[in-house]
Amino acid sequence: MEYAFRDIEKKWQAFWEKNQTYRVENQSDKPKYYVLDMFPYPSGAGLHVGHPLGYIASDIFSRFKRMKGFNVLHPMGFDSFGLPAEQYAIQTGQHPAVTTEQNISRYIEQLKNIGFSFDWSREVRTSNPDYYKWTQWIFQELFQHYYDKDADKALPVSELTARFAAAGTKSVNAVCDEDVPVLSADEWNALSETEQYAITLKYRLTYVADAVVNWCPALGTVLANDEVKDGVSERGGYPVEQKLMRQWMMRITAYADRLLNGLNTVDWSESIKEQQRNWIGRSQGASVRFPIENSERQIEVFTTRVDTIYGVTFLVLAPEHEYVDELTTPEQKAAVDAYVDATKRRSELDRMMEVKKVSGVFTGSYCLNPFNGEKVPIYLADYVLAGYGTGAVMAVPSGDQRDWNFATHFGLPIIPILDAQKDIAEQADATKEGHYINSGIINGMSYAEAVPTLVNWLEERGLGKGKINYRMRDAVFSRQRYWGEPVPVFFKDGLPYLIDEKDLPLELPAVDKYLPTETGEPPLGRAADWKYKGEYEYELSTMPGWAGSSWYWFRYMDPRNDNELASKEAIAYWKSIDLYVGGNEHATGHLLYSRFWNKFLKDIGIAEEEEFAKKLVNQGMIQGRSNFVYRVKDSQPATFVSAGLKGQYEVTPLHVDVNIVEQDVLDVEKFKQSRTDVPADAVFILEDGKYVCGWEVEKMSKSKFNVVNPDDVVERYGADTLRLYEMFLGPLTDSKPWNTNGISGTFNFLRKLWRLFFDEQTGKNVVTEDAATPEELKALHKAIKKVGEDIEVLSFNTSVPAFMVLANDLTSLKCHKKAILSDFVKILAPFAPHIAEELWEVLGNEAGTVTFQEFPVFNPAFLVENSFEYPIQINGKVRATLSFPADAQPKDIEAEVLANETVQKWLEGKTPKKVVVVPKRIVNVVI
RNA sequence: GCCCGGGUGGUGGAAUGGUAGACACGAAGGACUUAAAAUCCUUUGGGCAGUAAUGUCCGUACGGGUUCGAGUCCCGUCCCGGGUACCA
Repeated sequence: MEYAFRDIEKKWQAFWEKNQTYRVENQSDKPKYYVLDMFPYPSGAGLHVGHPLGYIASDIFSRFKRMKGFNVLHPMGFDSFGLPAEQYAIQTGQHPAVTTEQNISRYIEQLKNIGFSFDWSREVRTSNPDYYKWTQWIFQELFQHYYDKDADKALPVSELTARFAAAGTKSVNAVCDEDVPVLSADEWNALSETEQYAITLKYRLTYVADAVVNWCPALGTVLANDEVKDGVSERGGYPVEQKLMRQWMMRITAYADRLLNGLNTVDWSESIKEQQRNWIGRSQGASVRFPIENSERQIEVFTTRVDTIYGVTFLVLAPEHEYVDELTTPEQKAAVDAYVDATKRRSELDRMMEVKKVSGVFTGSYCLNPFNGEKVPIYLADYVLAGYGTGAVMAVPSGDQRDWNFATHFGLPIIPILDAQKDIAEQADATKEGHYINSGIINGMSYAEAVPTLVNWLEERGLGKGKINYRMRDAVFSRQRYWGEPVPVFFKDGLPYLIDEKDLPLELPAVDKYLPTETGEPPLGRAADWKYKGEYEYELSTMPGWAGSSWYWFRYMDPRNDNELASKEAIAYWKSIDLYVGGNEHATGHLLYSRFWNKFLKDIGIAEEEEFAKKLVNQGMIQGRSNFVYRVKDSQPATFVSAGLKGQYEVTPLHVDVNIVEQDVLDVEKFKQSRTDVPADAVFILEDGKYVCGWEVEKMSKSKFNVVNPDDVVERYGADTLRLYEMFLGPLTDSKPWNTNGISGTFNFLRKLWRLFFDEQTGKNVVTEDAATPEELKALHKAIKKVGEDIEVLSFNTSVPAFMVLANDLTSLKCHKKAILSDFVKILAPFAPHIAEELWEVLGNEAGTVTFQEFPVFNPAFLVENSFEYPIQINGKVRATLSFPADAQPKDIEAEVLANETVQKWLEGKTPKKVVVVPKRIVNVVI
């Protein structure tokens, strides 16, 4: 009987579905474990072989944890709002819900084909109204909270207004807009309800603002910073321009410090944590106000090096700075106007390309150094960004290379400020070492002494203060799109109000077209008679892609709850994700927003833990491995030459579908049939009777003809082989090309395993009840140890060889003993669940129960060796091996080694300088 | 530029500071077969010497260093991949 993988896999997939094998309850005597994959966007192209990599890894881990006695939550769902469905809808007029539904069905079919142990009863889809009801609900909660800095958490707006009424706006230390009015309690209480409401809008965690956004005219939408790459949209590559628009914003900056500090508590890769730290971009420094000469006004700058203040020889403002007009003297007006104009016209791309070039213009005005009253010229330069800090910097050319370049270019003075600075004439020196010189009140001090001295001086005079700046901005939350969650807000007299909670979900209305309206409103503006309570305008933008994915792990805990996003009991039980697996392209998007929402949900008593995912693993990308044929240039009839001979011709390489190539050998007939551009009389120049293709590693994509569909692999080799092979390819976190060439190795292993149970000729079951020998137990327990340890650290690529070695060993030992094979099946079950269930049944066990067997326990007693083969090194090079009892004493070993013939030969009669004996490792004789 | 990864046979890769190349693919040779498939056996980093067993030298991007011993640790250089950028 052959290993009939197709029948076996179908049988067990049906069994699991019928018996609800992987259904999991929210209560159990067992400890819980939550393993989550980043859920996919169901694209029209279906899964390719790269997608399941992480799912296979997390599935193995889930199955392993089940066998280790955990109650494992391992769900799957779909991030089903998104642009491609909408673009398709624009082209075809088909409702995105319809295509999304079709795509999801296809995904589920493909996923079920691979034998994952998902609890499908918990599936969620972000585009379902019963799901996005809760996305909208969270939005409303954000709207009803503000961030209190003293409590260091979100508090209800009702608390804010109560405190305003009792003690005025100054009594609350909150994160808010820059332009909030300062009111006493009496002044506050004298305001109308609407006026008070308008003020609270400046405090809420989600708010409306006119924001400069990345407007993409081609897509008709606003893009997040991380959706824009090099000035064009990441999706589609369309031009993006800066535009001021009314947008919903998320006050994520309120959580900046918690987002930063939380990184120290999670087991995530250092690279992701570092990316998030950079994204948040916290810098500690001071703000300093420079009075403008002959003016009442001051220019505020932010600096991380307030200690260098006596080295300031000029100030630089962003060309967009609000004081530019005022500061420009008549003589400089023409030059300034020209510069500002040129800056406006330069695209971001130009600005990036000219990073090295110094440009700028003098305004004609001066300000005064607050410490010594020195006159400081004010320049404009486009290297200063309006959006960061205050849009103005104090320039210290002796300590900052960019300032040094600028000073040198414009002939401005460069003042040394530290005695440890060197070579100021050649370049800047940013050192903090040494003692200050030319520095007024801090002369002679060290860096550590100078900073507090200066900050105190500034604060006493109200000229500045210690300040922390963040690179991170509040997140734009509006999208001018159709296929997303409607924002549950209506407008009355120009002010936004929440719709009643009982009216949630606010469902997407029908529209005639999925395009902006003629007047430039988002597509929702097309909905007929779409008004709240029949009279109020709804918000017409929808939520961004990340809204639905920023809390979905909670919904899996209690996916059908109509009253809450998840019950308190469910959240108390599952708490947070123990292992989260996904691609690292989400490093600063999804993973940062999710942390933000989780922290907010913790503040309002829903989440149990500060961080939503304890451990995060980023699987590597599976790249494509493209194959090429080589067409001889200008050949008639068309001539293709095998890769090994292409050097003899002038050739054009052409991509060829990898699915008609095996071991880099082209199936010429299929090639002729599949390509209309290959004439029937095409000539193929072969080597050794074969047409060998060239290859290259590229992105996996249709256009490169290198996409491999997991369904095809499953059809040919089975899901278990696919699972093993994807793990066998290399470390989970590495990117690697998919190369089907090696897959027969894992397939052969499963067949070899099968032959331990069955005689393939006769089909007879050959399993015996004999007692295991020490040798067999040793082989088995080596594998148990290796596999158990490897899974814990997600080193799946090294467990597969352990299985192969065990199968090879047992084959050589002619071992068909149930006592050994039972445990083999169990340790293999997480990797290859179908064949494991089948063989488990063959061994006489109850059908479908291998899933819940205890993972075999490694017994070190079986691995004890009574002797050890010592490599004997002479000066670090192995010259012999000698066997010694395991408990041999080093001095005995040394004596015998020195007496050895080979060692004697190398000693040439000399006495060794040293003999190193490492028990059960090695012996090194140093001559 | 800066911050992370990484560079090991023809290929994917393995290796708590202790015999580099496990395991697998591919390749070559052989057995079985009328033949093929499947299976099994042998060889497979490179050079030199030897009929052979074997011996010997070189070898983990490159150059140094630490160590009895370095793919592994340290310093410097080069290359590849990812992230990020006039961030004050």
